[in-house]
Amino acid sequence: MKNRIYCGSTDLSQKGQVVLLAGWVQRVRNLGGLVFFDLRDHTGLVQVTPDPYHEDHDHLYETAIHLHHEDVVEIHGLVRRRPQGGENPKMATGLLEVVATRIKVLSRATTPPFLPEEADSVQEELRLKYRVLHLRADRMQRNFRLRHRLSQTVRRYFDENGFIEVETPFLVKPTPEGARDFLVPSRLHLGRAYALPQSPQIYKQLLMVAGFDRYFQIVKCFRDEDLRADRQPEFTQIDVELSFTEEPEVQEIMEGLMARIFQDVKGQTVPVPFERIPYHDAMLQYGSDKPDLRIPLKIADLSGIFASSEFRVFSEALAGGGAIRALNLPGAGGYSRKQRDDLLEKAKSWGLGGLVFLQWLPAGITSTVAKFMTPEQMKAAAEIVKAQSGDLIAIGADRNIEKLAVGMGQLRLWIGRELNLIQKDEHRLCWVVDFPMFEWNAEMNRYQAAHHPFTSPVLADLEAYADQPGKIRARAYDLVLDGNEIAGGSIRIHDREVQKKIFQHLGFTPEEAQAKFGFLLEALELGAPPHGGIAFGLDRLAMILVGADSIRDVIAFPKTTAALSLMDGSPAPVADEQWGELGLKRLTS
RNA sequence: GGGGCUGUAGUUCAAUUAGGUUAGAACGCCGGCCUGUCACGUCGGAGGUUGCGGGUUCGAUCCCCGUCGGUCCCGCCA
Repeated sequence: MKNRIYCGSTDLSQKGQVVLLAGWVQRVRNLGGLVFFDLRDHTGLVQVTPDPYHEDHDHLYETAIHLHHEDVVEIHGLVRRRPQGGENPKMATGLLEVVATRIKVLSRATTPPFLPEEADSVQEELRLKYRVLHLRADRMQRNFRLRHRLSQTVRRYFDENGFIEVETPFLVKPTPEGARDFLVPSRLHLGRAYALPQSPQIYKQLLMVAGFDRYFQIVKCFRDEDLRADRQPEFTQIDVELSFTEEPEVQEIMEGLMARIFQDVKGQTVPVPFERIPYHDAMLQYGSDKPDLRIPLKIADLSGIFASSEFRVFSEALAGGGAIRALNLPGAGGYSRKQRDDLLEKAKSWGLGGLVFLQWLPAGITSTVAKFMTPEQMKAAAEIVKAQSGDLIAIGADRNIEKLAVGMGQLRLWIGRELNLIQKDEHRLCWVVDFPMFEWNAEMNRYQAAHHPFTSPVLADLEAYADQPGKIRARAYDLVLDGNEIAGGSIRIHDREVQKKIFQHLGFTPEEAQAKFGFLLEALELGAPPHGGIAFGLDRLAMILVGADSIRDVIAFPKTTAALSLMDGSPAPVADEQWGELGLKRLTS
């Protein structure tokens, strides 16, 4: 529509001018003989009223009073300053109004199940069914416009740094490792299937071998796993790979990207470089491999202080090879018995056996288990968790170190929320490095790649711990923003011999490896440059940047936690005929 | 696969310690009145298979079982 201006861009500088507007009717106020309505587009609202002196006023008035919520209209009118006393300071365009000389209804709306401006208080089920109405809401419009800016910033940044965007296939070879694949049965080759890619991992490595040197792609990925607030079966990655590189270069480029993103999208300056935290330190101090550094608390180890404790919970934890760890709750010294009991219940749900509390009251440090502790021990504990008068110290103990770490990590997050220790609009980034290469999978009775099987191990570790794979470190790194893993990457294996050893540790025979990943292995023998890269979860990043609680708020047409699309009804039943064409037969439902 | 929360008018919610007349309110919707409203006001009206199925009971929105949907978490997500 030529010469159309946006509702939110109307301005007193246009006073006296005739403008053309188009949008949705938000609200009609019919005073009888006088009628106002608010016209909305994605930029905002402006008040419109029919021109009382227009030759066709009666008709204009009739049209206006019969407008409904969400009707789509086109308005010709004169911008004018509102009469004295008629201004609305709550409205961005509240000083002016548009006196309509023409109101054209472009499309009538039936009564909507909910109004866009109220969508945030409506059940998710309805919002997903009538997604267009929710997306019309101001907050969602802003979310998607921010996401757009984010994508553009990413493209610009990588382009400026010599990266090129190359598309990789969506119909790929199914991979046995990792997440469950979405399968696409082949019609031309019955009994065979493509998979939708979990990520373009192998393909981007092939691009490195192909000499593309610096690659990136903003690309959909698919994983058939259960959903979460921050997980959808289809999601978008910013996928990046570089040749002739090592960790510091990859990390530096990504730090530059994050700084640019925060500058462009939020107008915030992010200090670089980011802290590098070894995996084991992260687990010890934060109880997580994705620490939220906005919470100014670290988990302290009290095993030394209570090494000779006669308190059974402590002595048994230590005797069993475990540990005693503690967190300070600033200002919570006055917690009532009930508050402490409630916290204890939560601790159990986090996998902790329990918690022991030390209360630092004005009179001194006390505890319900004080008889098992010396005053010196309590004082030392308080010191090591950096407690002061008025604080509460929560101590956990377990013979299982991992369980204890994770439980204390949950406690730390809870404290951060409960005691409001996180500043609004504060963001903290860090790298977590030195991940273990392998994780033991008890179910399958073998080691699994913690990152993926093409991640380079620390070569010295590979030699030194040939018989203790659990100790081998990976050259992998995760980028963590406010307690969310927003990117993960690694330096890859470019040497076929190293790759063979890794497959051995994973329990693959050479034949299996060849069958699964032969095309990559062969390419690696055709002259593979050292290379490495990273992949960002774009949706998750967008979610954090817009301050949303769910990834659904930055995905236009998301699925429910049952992986259904309530809007279009997918997945949908398929006729037997169509299954048959794929060589498939329906068994149930 | 497991656990928590949840489903009542178009929407958001209510419905009295173990259940009891005609399931209420606000917003929205329909109609009347109203010339400066902006959450317009005001008067009136319509609108309900209490998600669905079963059970207990003289009687179920309420209790029990099952089921479907939504949501959050654990497992899972190389």
